[in-house]
Amino acid sequence: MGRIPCCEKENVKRGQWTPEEDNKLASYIAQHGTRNWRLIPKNAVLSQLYMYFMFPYCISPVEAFVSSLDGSCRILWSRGRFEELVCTAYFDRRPPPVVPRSRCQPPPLKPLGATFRCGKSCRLRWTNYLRPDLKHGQFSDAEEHIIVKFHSVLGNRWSLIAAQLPGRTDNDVKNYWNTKLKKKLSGMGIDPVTHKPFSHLMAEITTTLNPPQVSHLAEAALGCFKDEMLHLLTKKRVDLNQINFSSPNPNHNPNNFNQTVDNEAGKMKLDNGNGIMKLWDMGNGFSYGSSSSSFGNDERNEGSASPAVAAWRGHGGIRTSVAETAAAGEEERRKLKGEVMEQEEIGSEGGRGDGMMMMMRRQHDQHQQHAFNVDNDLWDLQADDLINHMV
DNA sequence: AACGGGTGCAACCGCGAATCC
DNA sequence: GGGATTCGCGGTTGCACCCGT
Repeated sequence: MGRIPCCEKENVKRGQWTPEEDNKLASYIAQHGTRNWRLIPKNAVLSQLYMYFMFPYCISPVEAFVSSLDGSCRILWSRGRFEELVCTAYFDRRPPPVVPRSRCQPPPLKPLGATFRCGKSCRLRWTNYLRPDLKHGQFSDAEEHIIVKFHSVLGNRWSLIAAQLPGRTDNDVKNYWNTKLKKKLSGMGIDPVTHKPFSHLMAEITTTLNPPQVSHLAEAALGCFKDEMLHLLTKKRVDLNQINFSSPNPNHNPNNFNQTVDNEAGKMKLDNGNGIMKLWDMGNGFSYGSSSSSFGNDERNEGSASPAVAAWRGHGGIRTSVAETAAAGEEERRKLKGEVMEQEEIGSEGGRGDGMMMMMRRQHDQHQQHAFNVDNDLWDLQADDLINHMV
């Protein structure tokens, strides 16, 4: 049995939200909180049907407006036509009793089709746009780096990543990743899926497979990045062969490499309370360093923007096929998930309760509690009732 | 000026998990 | 306990805007 929709499809208003709708939704939530999204569109008076309920004798919105001598109504005009009558007089109390159908006049204007926003739409609008604690505008470099770092560990778990960025929503992060960061990494020669350099993957593939197999593997492992892979395979094969594998540059030893990265100017450091996570070159794009942090180990972070480093590591013995790499990544994520859960269980008892995840989660919970503590007295009008006694 | 392709972002959809009754 | 309902998440779509031709 399929799940019933949250609202009737044909009566739901879609598309861009108007400033007026935003105002109504925001003011309603400020007053009543977000306890029940399904009730919000009705109670936020997002439908002109309420006019017929509150002013059943009026045959036009203008008449209803005139009748509301207390100023409880106002009429909204848009593009020269009546859009909606907003009534506020009965907002916080029960509506007036329903008058007998025989005494009601038919509506003077045809309803403008869909007039309700569905509760889900309200929730999305609120969480992704209207929430007062949201940060709008460009992502900073620091935010960008956090996204990349956490994506390398968490994958497409946008809500978890967004939790590291106060004021950003999962939708923001997802959009930013899909439109900017993915291309940026790809342009830098880094596979956005595995967070490894294409050159590294190329080295693995060329070492382990015959040429006829390369195309298939690239397609399976890299999906839309197949073209880039094939491009690299044809362009870089000679370069790889020219590398002197027998005496790798000491600076490219994984440990030395970390040291080098760490000492360079302009590097960003993040302290997660469990050691330093040193990451990206602020000036020339990303570089990846291995780390002893809870989110990093040598396997995951062995990627480097330098083909030489990748090739040298490849020479040390290709331990992983692409499939194994993916499996390792999944294992990594499982470990991290377990770690996060562990931190949550530790709670206030100490341990690593100062982790970023922990703090963010706690703040989130506090916010939620506050939002749901508002004492509401909602009146839930049924649209069907309104229509029935009107027609 | 008109057109078309690319881009960015808001909004929607469908599913699974959580909660309610 | 189980069905009904709500919520949250990730993937996808639609559309406005920009820019080059």
